[in-house]
Amino acid sequence: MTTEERIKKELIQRFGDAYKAFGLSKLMGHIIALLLFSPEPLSLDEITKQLGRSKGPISQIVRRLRDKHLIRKVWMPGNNRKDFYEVEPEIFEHAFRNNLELIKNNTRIAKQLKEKVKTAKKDSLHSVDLRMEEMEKFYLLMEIHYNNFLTEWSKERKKLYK
Amino acid sequence: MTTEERIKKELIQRFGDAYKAFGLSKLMGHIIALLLFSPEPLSLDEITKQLGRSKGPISQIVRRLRDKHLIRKVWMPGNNRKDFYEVEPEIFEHAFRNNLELIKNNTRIAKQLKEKVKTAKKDSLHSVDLRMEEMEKFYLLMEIHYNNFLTEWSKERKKLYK
DNA sequence: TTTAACGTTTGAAAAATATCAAACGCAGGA
DNA sequence: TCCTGCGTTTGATATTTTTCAAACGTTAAA
Repeated sequence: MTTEERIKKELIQRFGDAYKAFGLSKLMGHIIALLLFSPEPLSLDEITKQLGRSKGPISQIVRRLRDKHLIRKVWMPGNNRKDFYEVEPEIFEHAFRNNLELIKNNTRIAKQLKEKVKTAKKDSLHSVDLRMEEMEKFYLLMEIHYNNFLTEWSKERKKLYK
Repeated sequence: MTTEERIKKELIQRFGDAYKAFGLSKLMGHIIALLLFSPEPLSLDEITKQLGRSKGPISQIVRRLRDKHLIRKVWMPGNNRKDFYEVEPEIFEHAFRNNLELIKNNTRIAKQLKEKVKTAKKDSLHSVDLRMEEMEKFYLLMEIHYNNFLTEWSKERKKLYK
């Protein structure tokens, strides 16, 4: 096996595990890794071939990756039949934003439950009230820092690519 | 159904979904929600009863929650047979730290793959080299902001509870 | 010391998820 | 226009994960 192949294999393996650890499909990680590795966009059946899977799941996962803005379709001259894909230039930022949505949902849960608890005005709900209060503050502060990170990263990235 | 019961039910439901969205077991979210709701620590079979599950999975998930430092065992006077559990006082922070570990793993992947790519010294690996470079910078900066958040939160929390 | 209640472990069953092969519809090229 | 190759959809199959019930070991109470 060549050095390139070993590196590609390890990238695929580790992205698969990482995606799974984040609660996403392992195959998602494999496709992302493959596209990160490849200097050129890949067609769907190139992906199926390299990952040794059948077309069905690849087609479905590719759609989901596109919905998440992690990859995008590329028009390739001289090939109007096949779809080619590459990773989004800002793939890491988009992945992060997907995660931010989960955080915002946590804030929402705390906020809504807190309201319901306050409306109920029951002593027995006092402890859960305090906890929802803390939870809301926690995730609101987290959102602020997540946004700090995003603005700083966009500065950093501009420096990198010019 | 009383107001308390409705709120408890909704909390359980929404924590279940949230935990699943983060790639964790739904049952984990249910147990956390139940303990967040309850003003008093709960015994294992109180949990099994309230969630309508059998002892096996509850026992296993409770262990995993303890490993993750999200809940802890409480000694209850007058009851030396049963184990009682409550949420960790800093449960949200601990949950966040668990997530931080995943982020650190991403940094590690980028760093290690970058090294291997550099050692190989192949032109064909140039594009993946750039991408691993960017990935590493991205997650390193993220770690910094995550830590900023943690220090700010600990200040904020002190203000809250004194 | 014996008993009974508790938490854990385990093997089987059920449910959920991932995967495949084949059928299908659509559009580009003949 | 008619093929042919492509991506998608679909129903069946395989794999993984979750759940349960029962057996087990341990320990507090009698």
